Amino acid sequence: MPNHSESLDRVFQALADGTRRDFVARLIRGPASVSQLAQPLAMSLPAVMQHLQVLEACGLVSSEKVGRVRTYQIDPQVLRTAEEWIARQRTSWDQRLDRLDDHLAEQPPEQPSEQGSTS
Amino acid sequence: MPNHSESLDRVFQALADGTRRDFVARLIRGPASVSQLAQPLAMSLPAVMQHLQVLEACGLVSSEKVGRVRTYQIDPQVLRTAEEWIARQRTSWDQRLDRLDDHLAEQPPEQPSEQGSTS
DNA sequence: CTGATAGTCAAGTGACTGCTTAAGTGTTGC
DNA sequence: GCAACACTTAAGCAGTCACTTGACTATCAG
Repeated sequence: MPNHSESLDRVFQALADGTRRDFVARLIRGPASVSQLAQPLAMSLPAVMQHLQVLEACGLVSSEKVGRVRTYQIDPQVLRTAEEWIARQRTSWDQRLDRLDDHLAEQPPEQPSEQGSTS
Repeated sequence: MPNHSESLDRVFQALADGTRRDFVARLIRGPASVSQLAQPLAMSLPAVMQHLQVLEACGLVSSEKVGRVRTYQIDPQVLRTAEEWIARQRTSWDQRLDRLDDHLAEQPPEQPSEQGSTS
């Protein structure tokens, strides 16, 4: 029922940014520190941190600080939640197409209704 | 290849709103007019239109105007694009886990870490 | 034509984003 | 201790977002 999920809001919002998607793609290959993630980017460190905080806030990644180094890693569960929402829509779509097929198979072929004017 | 895709930006951004996800879920079941989509919502008509424009701008839906009624319908292609991005990440994740398993199977059990002394 | 219906355009507003710079805080190496 | 390092906090700023109200344009029904 709750399509209006704040959690989904946050995940999709987090994924709606190329930099953050790059972080996800990078962290999928393995954990990395803040500065490792920042290194290839032409962006200030605070900016990087803010992106990482967005990713952590929605549960896409988690982090742990050891000494002065904070290491981030992926948490694929939330990613699956997002994927499942989309998959569910796609499934409904396919089912609807099937029903339409059935319907057309047992109905005589019919014009979609021409309303009103022949002008 | 291009993770930094503006198109993905727009799709995830579009899905990052519960109202718009509701529209997608509604339109998956079949086409609907602007006012049909607006009817259950406590929101002004212009607000609804703006949401629909976001959905149309990223290709998630298309619309056609007949007489004074504009009818929206889903276009599932872009939805699949978003799903595939996530699926690709999940696949990489699974592959990485497999590699880790293999590695552990042929290595003696060993503490991780202790990297980085050689730079 | 007249009025109701269905949608649209425009402008404004308050909140939120994505970034910046500047000035911290805690760790580690010597 | 002291400096370099890795990160953190705070403030500020331009741009975008999700709405609103009010006025406007087409249809369509009678």
